[in-house]
Amino acid sequence: MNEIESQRRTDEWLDRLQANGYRLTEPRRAVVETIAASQYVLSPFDVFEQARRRYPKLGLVTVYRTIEKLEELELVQRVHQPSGCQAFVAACKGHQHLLICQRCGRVEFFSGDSERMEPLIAEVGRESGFQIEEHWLQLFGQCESCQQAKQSRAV
Amino acid sequence: MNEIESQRRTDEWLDRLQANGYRLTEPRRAVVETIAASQYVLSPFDVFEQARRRYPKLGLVTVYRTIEKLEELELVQRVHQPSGCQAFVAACKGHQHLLICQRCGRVEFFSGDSERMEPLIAEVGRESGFQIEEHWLQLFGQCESCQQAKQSRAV
DNA sequence: ATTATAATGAAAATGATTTTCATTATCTTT
DNA sequence: AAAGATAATGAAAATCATTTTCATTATAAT
Repeated sequence: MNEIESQRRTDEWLDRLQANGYRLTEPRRAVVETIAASQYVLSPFDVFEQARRRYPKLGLVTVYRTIEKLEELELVQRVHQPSGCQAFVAACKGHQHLLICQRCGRVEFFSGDSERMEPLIAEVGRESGFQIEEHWLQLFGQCESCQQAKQSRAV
Repeated sequence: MNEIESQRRTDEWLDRLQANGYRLTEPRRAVVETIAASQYVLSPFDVFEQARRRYPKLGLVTVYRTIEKLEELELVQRVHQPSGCQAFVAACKGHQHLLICQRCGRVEFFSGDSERMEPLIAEVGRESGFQIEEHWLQLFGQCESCQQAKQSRAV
C-alpha cells in the first residue's frame, strides 16, 4: 500500500464519516489517517501514539471513540489473536480471511476460497444440526521480512 | 456428555493437576467439576456462580487461578467470539475446530478436515511468503434447540 | 502428629475501556 | 461572514475484568 492508496482510503473514510452525520475534526483525521495507512494490527494505544505525531493534543479517548465509529461503518475490524484481542485493522471489502504475522503484526487478507470452505461448512452444519451463520478463518505465522530478521539474528 | 463421562474427565483433570505438583483442594475440585461437565462456553464469572453451588465459600480469584492452571495443562482453552473473548471450554484432544452457538454458548468440536484445509494453507503460505504456524477455524450459528426455541417464540 | 509450603479469599492494585462534564470546534443557518 | 445549535474534545472520574498482595488455612510429605 503506497502513499496514494492510503490517501485515497483516508478520504473515503472521512467521506463515509461525514455521510453518516459525523463531523470532520483534526483529531479524528489524525486517527483515520493512521489506521487507513497501516498494514499492521494496531491497538488503540498504538493508534494513539502514532496519531499524536500528526496531532499532538490528541486524547486516547478520542481514539476509542473514532475506532468505535469506524467499526460501526465496517471500515475497521477487530483482530483476534492468541496473544490478545485489542487490535484493529483497516477492514477489507467483502468476506475475507486474515493472515497475521505474530512477530510484527503485519496483516494480509486472502479470499475465502468458497470452493473449499463451503462444502466443509455445509457438512459440519448437516452433521451438527447447527444453522451456521458466520465463520472465522485466520492464519498466523511469520511474514517474509520477520523470517529473515530471525535468521540474521541467529548468525 | 453424560454423568459418567464428565466424572471421568473431572478425575482425569484432577490427576493431571496433581501429577504436575498442584494440590487438590475443595475449591479447586468445584471449579474443575463445573468446567469439565459443561458443554457451554463459560466466563470466569459463570464458572464462579456455578461452582459456588458446590462450594459456597469459593472466591472468584480461585476461579481465575484454576483456569490458568488448566489452560497451562491444555485441559481448557479460551474461546474467541464476536461478542467477546473471556470464555473458556474444556479442550478437545488434538487439533480440532470449534462450532459455537451464539445464543446459548453450546460448543461442539469438529475435526480439522486436513484434506481441505492443508492445501488451502499451503497455497496462502506460498502466495504470501508467510511461514504459517497456526490456524483458527471457527463456525458460529444456532444449535438445534435454539433454532426451535426461536420458532416457538415467534408463534 | 508435625511441618513445610501451596492454596485460599479479601482487599487493594492494575490496566483497558467507558462515562461524565465543562470547554471547544464544526457545520448549518442566517 | 457572523451567530447559533450541537457534536466532538480532553481531563478526570468511574467501571469492569483481571492480577497482585498478604495474612490465614489446608494439603501432603515427613
